[in-house]
Amino acid sequence: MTTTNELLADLQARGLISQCTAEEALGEHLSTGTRRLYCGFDPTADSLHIGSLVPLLTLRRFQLAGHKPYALVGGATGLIGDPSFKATERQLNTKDVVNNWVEKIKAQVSRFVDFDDSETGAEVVNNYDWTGNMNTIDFLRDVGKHFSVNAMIKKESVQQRINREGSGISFTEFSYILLQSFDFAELSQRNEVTIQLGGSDQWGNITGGIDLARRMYAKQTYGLTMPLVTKSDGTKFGKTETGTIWLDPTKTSPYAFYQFWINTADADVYKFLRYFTFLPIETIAQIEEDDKNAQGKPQAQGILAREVTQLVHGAEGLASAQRITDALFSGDLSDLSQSDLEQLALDGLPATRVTGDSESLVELLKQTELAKSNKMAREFIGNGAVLVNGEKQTDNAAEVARKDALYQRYTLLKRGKKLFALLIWE
RNA sequence: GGAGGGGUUCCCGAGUGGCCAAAGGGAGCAGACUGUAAAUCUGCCGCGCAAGCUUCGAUGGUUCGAAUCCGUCCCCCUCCA
Repeated sequence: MTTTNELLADLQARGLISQCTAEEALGEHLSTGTRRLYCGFDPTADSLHIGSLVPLLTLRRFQLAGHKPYALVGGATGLIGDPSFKATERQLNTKDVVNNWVEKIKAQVSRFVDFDDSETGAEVVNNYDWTGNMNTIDFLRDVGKHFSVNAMIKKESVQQRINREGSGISFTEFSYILLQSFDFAELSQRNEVTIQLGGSDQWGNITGGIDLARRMYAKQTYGLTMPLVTKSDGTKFGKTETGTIWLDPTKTSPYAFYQFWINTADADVYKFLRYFTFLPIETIAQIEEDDKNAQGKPQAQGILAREVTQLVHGAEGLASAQRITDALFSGDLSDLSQSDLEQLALDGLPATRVTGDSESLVELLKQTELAKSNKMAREFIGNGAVLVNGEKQTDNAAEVARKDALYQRYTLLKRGKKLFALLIWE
């Protein structure tokens, strides 16, 4: 792929382009004016997770390059459910639930783009606004007529649902592409949006919209997809033992978020720097070069964690994540003041309240979910995997007492290399 | 509708009356090594301190004793029509 457009060239260098329509024409289009583009986010939970980070940041890249981003929150499409590459039909959520999620996701999305009054100021739109009250007959006549079921059935994104026995596809989900296509057509007509971004699984939905915009309104539009983020070891990106990494700080603390990035494999970290940070591509290449030449611990994970945590949780979130990380991984617990400890709990270190004067270590490991059964707890203790206030504890019958707590109030439990829990004596 | 093959612990996959809480592999977890890596080696890997208890699609039987045998039911796959 060759392009003279600077933005496209950068995206390409970062590996952020999976597919795109009429690349030369798109480059020309972007080089000759402030363009409007959109990317949709369906409310499938009360928060986005890091899977949405690539599109979100790409919107911002376009904005920084002088274009106007529209973040679309799928108040309507979220009620239907995108079947693209999904193995099974999803459970429908109630309108109340989805509405509630729409509001939360609107707020989240808003943090990634700037909303000034300039030409490139971002906007958030909700597709429920133009589809919610549309009547069925109009929809079928005006939109449906432009779609060929023969073509829809052939789409790779629904193939496994069409073919596979035991998991069909409902008419509802099958119709999803019409709604998303209609979004693009409407945005092209109402707001002069000309480009749609999405993950590579959205290609079918995006090209559907391009066709519809042309047929309904004779609008020329473009589409661009980003690759799905994959990891070198083949496991799914964005999940840990503890679960999904959310963008909402009350669901995944900035500390846990920061730790997620710190733990990125060497084999993935430079790619992730290109995907998830705004560091210039040359800077990233330099980091990689430096790491290669220096032996020992690479700097890339730290840079990645700082950059992304800053982007998602701001300076304060980053500071709290680093505060906990420093306290837990580098130093000596005696460096921690009482207010530091208090802060750790507020900052998102898993904390458990305990009453009484003492409790067995086995029981506490279970309560803090550091061990999932007594048996496991004993095994961890026996293996020397458990530290109480920094001291290795190998006695299965050990008790943890309030009087030994830091400041008579806090006990820090560590299991394995990187799992911690704070006990707060009440 | 007819013929056959299956459903085993997170996954794959052995096991066809007691030696089976169930081989082997993978995943996961812990220890050593290290960089809060990778690779490697070691250990753990249903619950219980233990006696023991609960697992092999569901259910009801046979038996001193079943994941293994029999009945019924549910689900999946292949071939034929």
